Amino acid sequence: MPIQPLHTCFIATIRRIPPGKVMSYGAVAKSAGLPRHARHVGVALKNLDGEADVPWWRVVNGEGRISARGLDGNNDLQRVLLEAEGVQFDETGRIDMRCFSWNPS
DNA sequence: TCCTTGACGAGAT
DNA sequence: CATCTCGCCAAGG
Repeated sequence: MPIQPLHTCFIATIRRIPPGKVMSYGAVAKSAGLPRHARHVGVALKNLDGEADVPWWRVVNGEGRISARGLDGNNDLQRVLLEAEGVQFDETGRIDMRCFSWNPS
């Protein structure tokens, strides 16, 4: 049984994000006890090796925008999924983090 | 072991 | 608001 790459520990935190809320990559990392690992949260989602029930679409960057993946156009899907949960985007495609960001308590 | 790559973030200009 | 610079750090080549 190979040891899990360290970044897989972020998945558990992402699973706790409630519907209608979002978290920034940095916030997820900090909440997982690994501050300054924002970039690795992205790596975790990129791989998502068969992990199920992971609400990856509830993770956006610190500006409240959807981060581009270089290829794949799933970024549109992400917006659709969020809007379906009630998350609102302004005319510039940004989320109002003051209202929709979630902080574990 | 060194070098490059990133679904990032904060600050300065 | 648009760019740019720098800091950060695990993974993979």
